Amino acid sequence: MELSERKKKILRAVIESYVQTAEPVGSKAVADLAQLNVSSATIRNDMAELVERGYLEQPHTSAGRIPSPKGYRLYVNELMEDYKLSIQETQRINEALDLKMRALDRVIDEAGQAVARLTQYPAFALTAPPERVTIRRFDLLFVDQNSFIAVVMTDSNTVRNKLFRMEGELSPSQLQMLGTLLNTGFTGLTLAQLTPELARVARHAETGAYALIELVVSFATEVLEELSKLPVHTAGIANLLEHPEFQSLEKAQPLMSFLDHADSALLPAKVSPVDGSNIVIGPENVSEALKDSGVVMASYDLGGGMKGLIGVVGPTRMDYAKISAQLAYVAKGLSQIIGQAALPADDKHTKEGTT
Amino acid sequence: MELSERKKKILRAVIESYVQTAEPVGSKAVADLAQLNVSSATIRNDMAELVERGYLEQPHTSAGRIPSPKGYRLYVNELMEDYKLSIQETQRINEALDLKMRALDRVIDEAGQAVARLTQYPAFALTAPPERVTIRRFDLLFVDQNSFIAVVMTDSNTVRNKLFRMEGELSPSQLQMLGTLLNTGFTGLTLAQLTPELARVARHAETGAYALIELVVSFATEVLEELSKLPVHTAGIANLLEHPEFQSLEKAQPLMSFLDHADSALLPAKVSPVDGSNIVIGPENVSEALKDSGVVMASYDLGGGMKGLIGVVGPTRMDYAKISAQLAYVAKGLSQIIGQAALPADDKHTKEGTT
DNA sequence: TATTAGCACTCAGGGAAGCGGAGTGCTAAC
DNA sequence: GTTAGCACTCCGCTTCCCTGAGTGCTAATA
Repeated sequence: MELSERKKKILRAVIESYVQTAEPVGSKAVADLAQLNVSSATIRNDMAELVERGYLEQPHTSAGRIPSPKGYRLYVNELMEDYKLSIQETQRINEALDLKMRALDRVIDEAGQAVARLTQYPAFALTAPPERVTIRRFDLLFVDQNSFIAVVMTDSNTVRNKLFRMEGELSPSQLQMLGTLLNTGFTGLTLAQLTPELARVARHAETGAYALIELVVSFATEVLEELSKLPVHTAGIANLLEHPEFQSLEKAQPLMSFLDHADSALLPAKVSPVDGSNIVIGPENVSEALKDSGVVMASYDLGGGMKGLIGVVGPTRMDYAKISAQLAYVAKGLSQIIGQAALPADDKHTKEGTT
Repeated sequence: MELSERKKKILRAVIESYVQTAEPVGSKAVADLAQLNVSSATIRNDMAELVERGYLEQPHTSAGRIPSPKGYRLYVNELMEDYKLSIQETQRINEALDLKMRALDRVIDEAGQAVARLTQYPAFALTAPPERVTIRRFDLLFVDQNSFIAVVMTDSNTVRNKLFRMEGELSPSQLQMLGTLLNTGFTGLTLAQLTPELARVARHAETGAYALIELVVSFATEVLEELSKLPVHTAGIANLLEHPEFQSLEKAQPLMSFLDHADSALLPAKVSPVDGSNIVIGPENVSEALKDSGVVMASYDLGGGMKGLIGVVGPTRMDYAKISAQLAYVAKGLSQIIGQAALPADDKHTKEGTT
């Protein structure tokens, strides 16, 4: 059965007050807030029913009510009004996102930091796992007889390079040959295919060249491995301590450790990266450490159909409306920054270069 | 006046007990521990003098004594015995350091994480600020008519690349010309010189080429900026909460925030990166947030005469002997990993490539 | 002079008790 | 269906007391 309009208003008032104050909300307070023109007694009756149906909870007899995860869920799905970002907020976000066009890792890292500052919650950011990335091409740059740089480009447009130093000598023309070999033999292969192919080639190639091929292909393997590992950037972990629910160490500690080690890909595996802003409340989280937390995420575009995820973690008591709005805005900005190629003769970039 | 032998033994006993237990140490306990064959009353007298001379402190009348920063300093300088790493410890470190030859950033990041796990304290790691790095060379790789990759190599052997997409078209030969222009005009310049040079060139070059030059030089600027910014990697911040002195939130919070924002180069500017293992105790720290903390650091070799720093932060009560030993070992390992070039036909690397 | 034993004193920390207040549930009236 | 009134509950805070570890001091001893 649907909740009556009044009960919804009460639920909403409870949630919005609780989100602000972190204190259980009493019937009197709701009466004042919700503008319902009914007495606190009436509201008491309704609140009793909301408890019964699982939308609210009482920490103990005769404290006020606090929202249950189910209550938050209803609020998020139906009751919450879209939060309108203030001009200051959009400005602050824009400033924070006015990142130089750095390596992708850096951009994402800084975006996470910006979000942490903005929301006062710990933030995480990650790039989606590109399962089937392949090497698109190799470039070998001659440095001197004893060293060269290998540049590897994947079909997800990631470019990585590495300086190799050797004991033997190598001429530019030899290097060029090597490049041709690599580009004909080892492009278009996924991580899983790369090593077998290397073994296959080992049988035909001459020993000297093979050692070099192996070096560069190993590097390519590392690049693909790195991409499939999707490091989770976290920022602002200490922000957790600002919030009253984490005043008690026992509550804060597990979550902080969890965030500290979030690299282990736990986070992304468990939350479903659905398009747009995305809210996971308390027990909806699969990960044990997040059972009492809320997670708000937004996905952004990495180009080539790939998605990244940026979000914050906090207590279930969060201003979901505001945070989703902020995240959505950041994600949009990120998509643009990443998608936007460096255009020549673009004034903005000219300026950026000199800062 | 020098401390008597017995007083030193007492000081040492107090420190080593306090480091273990985090509880003030009483005269009786010292009598048991320090094997001095004198009664607790004698020790009480000596301890009273140690307090008077600033080596010990009393939290209040009639609690035991705890070491003061001055006491720790004496301990670190004279009393502490070299900690011998156990075989397990060296093994664990070796495993943790058995990093693939990744980008430098990654290596350092992972080393920091390893140290955090190992010591149970938050760790930081950074590369020393290379003040006078210049661009050594540019390479431009043709991708297609609308995009190319710029590879920039600095004289500190850092190599960075970036993919540029443009709206106008560009032929390989044009790209080659552009590369020559860049290599003749913009190599050997420091960050400070790069922008003026760009302005100078602007007057002579034709507009079309200039836009491209500017793009790539801006990128080079960013690379040098990035290098001069020396990001501080932190890991294991939540480890702080494991230690009793940070059970009270008020103590933990400022330090955690400090570590969270350590990127701001605060840490490295304030602590003097002297060679070898390095201990800074409590008020010796210049940064306010570290006034009650101990910092243990070790520097490692980045090659080319440059140094990096890796260390941990904790309460003043730390097992300095053990931690310096661990850090020194890690730093040594790091130097080797970084210094060691990828040698062809080296069995070890062959194996690594296939894992 | 250095060391020891003995003893009164101090103080942090923890538990018990008491209280005030916010908020409830229930009943009876509207 | 709504409201007013009232007794009741229970958390959180403060206060008080007690205990025990460890001290400082004094007087005796080597």
